[in-house]
Amino acid sequence: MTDGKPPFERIAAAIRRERDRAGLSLTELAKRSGLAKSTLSQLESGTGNPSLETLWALGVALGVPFSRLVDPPRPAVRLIRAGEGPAAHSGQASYTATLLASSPPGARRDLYRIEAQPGESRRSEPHMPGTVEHLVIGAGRALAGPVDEPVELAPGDYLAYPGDAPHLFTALVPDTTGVIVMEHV
Amino acid sequence: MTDGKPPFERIAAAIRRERDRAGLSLTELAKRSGLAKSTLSQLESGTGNPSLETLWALGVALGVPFSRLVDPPRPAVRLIRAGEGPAAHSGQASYTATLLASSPPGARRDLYRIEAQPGESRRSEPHMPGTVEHLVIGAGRALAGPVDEPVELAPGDYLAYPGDAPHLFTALVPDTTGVIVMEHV
DNA sequence: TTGTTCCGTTCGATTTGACGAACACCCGTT
DNA sequence: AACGGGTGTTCGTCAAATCGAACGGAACAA
Repeated sequence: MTDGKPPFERIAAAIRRERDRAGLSLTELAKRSGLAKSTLSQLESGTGNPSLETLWALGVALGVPFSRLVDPPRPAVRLIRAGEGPAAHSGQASYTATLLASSPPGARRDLYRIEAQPGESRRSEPHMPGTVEHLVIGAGRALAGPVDEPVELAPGDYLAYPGDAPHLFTALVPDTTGVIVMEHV
Repeated sequence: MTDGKPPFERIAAAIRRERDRAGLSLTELAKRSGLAKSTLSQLESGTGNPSLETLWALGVALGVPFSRLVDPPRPAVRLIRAGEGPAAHSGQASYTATLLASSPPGARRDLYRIEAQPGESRRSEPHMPGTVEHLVIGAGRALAGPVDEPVELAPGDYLAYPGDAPHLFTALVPDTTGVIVMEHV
């Protein structure tokens, strides 16, 4: 949905980048991967529509997790001070979620900072199927997790639960904070 | 390196899973994706070596980020109390990193809880290329980031920086805690 | 110079993935 | 029963991805 058409150019660039990062020549990479030099040459020139088998062999030969060949490049250093950043105050309760990081194109994992006060609990309806949330409590105490199986958490506690099922977050003491990693996978 | 040979079976399963998650028939998916029914049938039966173009078209038609088709399945609810879990005490300084979550096979994003005391700083040599670390301070104060561009952080602060370049973490006050998301991408 | 050995590219032959029609099957209706 | 509409499968054809060899160029030694 966020995708247009196959990222041939990006893959081409990625292959070349990874190849000379590993200090390999076309000939050598061809030998290691079991592919033909010509195939690699064409791929690096953006001409070609590699098969899964070909791409996988490349990933193995280059020692990269494969998605590295198709996914977009990386960011740099970014700092968000406490209180800054896009804060999403929940309509319910005293609950603030600040979006710290999101994977831009296909959105794969978002990072939130949570600040909540005791009171009514925040219930979240299911997100994208396959979503998993990871929660780490920084301060205070909270009751969180799936609505039918919530867990009381203290500072330092870690809880992972499906994000594609109803779940809640309730602060039990004032100024309860935490970090949520939401992976849309 | 963590890879063996192309995950045809996994992709086959993923396609079928995503397809009836979306409530689509083979015929309908064929229409939307612009692919032939026969092609899809063969892919779902594990017979086939799809081209990048084909895989991409599938990802678009199914509305999934593409890596979802090649990557492994999902976990459930998991709880790690403070103090539990596989703790990796750093040889240097008073620094404890507890691994909370890791994506098993292709490893893509790891979640750590950090506990550190003031003293010598912990320097990390570069990890896998393309790695990015996200750091959120829970309590205390710390100096962290790339060695040539460290930042002083207070509770609630968030910092992202390349993990494939030398970086450090120094607690400035006792019992400094934080959460690190390490994405190997 | 000549010979050697790499590099990456180009080209023809062959393998093979994608297509589309025909197929067998199941189900609800007439 | 026979139908029409839906499912997913199988098979022959064609375009294209992969291969392997030959190519031109650069670097270096004898």
